[in-house]
Amino acid sequence: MRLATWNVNSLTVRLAQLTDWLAVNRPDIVVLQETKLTDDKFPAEALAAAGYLAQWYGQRTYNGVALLSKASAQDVVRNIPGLADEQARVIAGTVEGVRVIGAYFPNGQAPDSDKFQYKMQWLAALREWVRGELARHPKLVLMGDYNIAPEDRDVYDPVAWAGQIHCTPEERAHFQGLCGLGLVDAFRLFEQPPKSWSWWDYRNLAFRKNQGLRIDHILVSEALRSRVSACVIDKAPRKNERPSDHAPVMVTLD
DNA sequence: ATGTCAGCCCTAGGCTGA
Repeated sequence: MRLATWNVNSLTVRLAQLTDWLAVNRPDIVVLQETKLTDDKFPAEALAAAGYLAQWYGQRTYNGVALLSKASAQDVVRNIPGLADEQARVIAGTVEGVRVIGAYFPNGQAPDSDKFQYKMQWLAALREWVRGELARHPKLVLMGDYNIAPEDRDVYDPVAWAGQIHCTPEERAHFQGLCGLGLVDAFRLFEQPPKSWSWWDYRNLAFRKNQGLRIDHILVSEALRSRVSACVIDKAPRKNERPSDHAPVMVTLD
């Protein structure tokens, strides 16, 4: 079983790139972030033609998430239960016995901003909800755009980024807190090329210079850990003419 | 090194967010 996450930065703009990527990689389950679509505009027919069922939760202009799967998803949840949140950031479902949570974590803008406070509150609520989800569903995958670079080796210039958004000790502590629930970063189960990033700023020729961050992650539960046989970042779509700023990340479970 | 992109807004460039 292959599962992937991709921040597409507008599903309207990226739909053809997505269906091309699905045709080549044939993942069983995909979560998308930043669809930036209201629910009435979700391209369910085009994705069905590509062989995928979909669940979605969108809003206009910002945010928006989706869960694509070849097999149907059960017990679908939108956003974090009990958290009053205007922003569409989470979609979860159970597919072939695996609980899949797709999330678009808040960006946080800057450590001294209101948006950072929202990010902290959202992360705290996510952790408590995921704790319960793990108790109910031992086979669980939490994946998406975390907007957190967990370690300095996930940052192209850790000195320049020290204390900056995505790299603060508070954000990294939340990432470790999720791991502490019994989740593991699938990417780090394997030897990986140095300077592996999942996001490159559109500005400053960042992709050409490979100046990026690894902020898109797939965390798997202990019950799935022994089944993980690969985890890769696919840079190919970032080389498209009009790419998303993020690359997809994909994990293989035997 | 401040060299981008997407969506929004009473259509056209300036804004917000990333």
